[in-house]
Amino acid sequence: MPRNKTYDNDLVLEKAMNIFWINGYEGTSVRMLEKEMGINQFSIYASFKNKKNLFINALRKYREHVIKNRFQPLLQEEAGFAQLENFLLSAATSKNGKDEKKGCLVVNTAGEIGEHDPDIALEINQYYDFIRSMILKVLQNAIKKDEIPTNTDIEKQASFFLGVMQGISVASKTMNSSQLNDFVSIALAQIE
Amino acid sequence: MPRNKTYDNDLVLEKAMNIFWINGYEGTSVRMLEKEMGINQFSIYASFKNKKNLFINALRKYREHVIKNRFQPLLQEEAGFAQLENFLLSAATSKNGKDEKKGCLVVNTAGEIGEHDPDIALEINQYYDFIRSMILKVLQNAIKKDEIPTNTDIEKQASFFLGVMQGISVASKTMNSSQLNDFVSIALAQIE
DNA sequence: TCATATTCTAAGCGTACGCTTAGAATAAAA
DNA sequence: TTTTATTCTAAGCGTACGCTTAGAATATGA
Repeated sequence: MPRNKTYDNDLVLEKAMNIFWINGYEGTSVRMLEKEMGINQFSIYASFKNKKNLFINALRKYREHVIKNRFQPLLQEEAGFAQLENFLLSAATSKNGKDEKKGCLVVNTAGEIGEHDPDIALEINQYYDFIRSMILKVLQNAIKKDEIPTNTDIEKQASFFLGVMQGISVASKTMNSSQLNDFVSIALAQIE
Repeated sequence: MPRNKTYDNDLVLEKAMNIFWINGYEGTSVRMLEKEMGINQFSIYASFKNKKNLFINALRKYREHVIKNRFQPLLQEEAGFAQLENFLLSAATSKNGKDEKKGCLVVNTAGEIGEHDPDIALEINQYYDFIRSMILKVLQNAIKKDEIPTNTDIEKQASFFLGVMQGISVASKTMNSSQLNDFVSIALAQIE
């Protein structure tokens, strides 16, 4: 009986993610969203309830995005220190790429909204739980592969590398490529 | 001839800084500002021109604030690695203190506004230029004091520790004290 | 004491915000 | 073909935004 939508939910969500990424939550108006998503306000509210819920969905979409475009090699079953090294170094040098100038959507959101909204704070925490467990797995593999010492405290190292990644997200806005590279190189060298 | 102000510019600016620190730029309305600063909108605009200019002044006030409350030991003429160590470790453990839950105003601003406003972006860059030169001086002293190897590349190390500090500012919102401590401990251990 | 430059109060300007709604359009089921 | 559930368009709701202004209040210099 029903009439069909003329747009794809997942596709317009990705557009929403991008404009939130560029402008932040408060900095993105519903008028900007309807222009960027290519649908009008009625459809936005019909499909995503309200602006905040759309933003939370955009945060989840962002996780899919970075998994696909950044973390994939690190999520391979046998990913080890070589993959971590490659990931960090390329994150540092690709700062001139289109993605990195915007920083990280999650870090930006943590800065802008932080703990003020519990639903969004939860989303942020879940994101970092995911990253942390990804790093842990990689470090476990690295020990198996003899890339790092057997007695490495991988829990502590996971905190360290997570902190470094968060640092990169800020530094990508304030440092040049060579400084970023120095930062990452030293972070990587400490473990060997 | 003129009538005098009933408030102190510097004092109300500090109040403004605090509410911007808590709520961010967009998240702080002029109505909130007049309530917190204890003066009405006319006085705000008379003394600070407009909201953005007030915010820029608040950013500068923030620098004074952290110099006084955080960086002072690091700015002593003979400050070395011991001071850096102490600073980072206390930044990691005092996360339950009143200041650290809010993160760093400059990092929050970089996330929220970033490069969108050139005037604010300039202020952010000047802040980090200042921090970087402070770290550089400390590392120079550390070599003199034989706290770190003579052949240490202090420029690279400055980028590293600046990155770590930016990481802490984000991590202070997403990690617990023990994880933060692990992060900082490893960052410090790499240089020795 | 009085004139004057400045500050204060409080009201309100125009605009943009997030969100809703009435009614026309449309695609599937009967 | 008709019915019906849903989507679409476009207009506009109430509210909060950043900012301004007219006029009363007030502290100084003459």
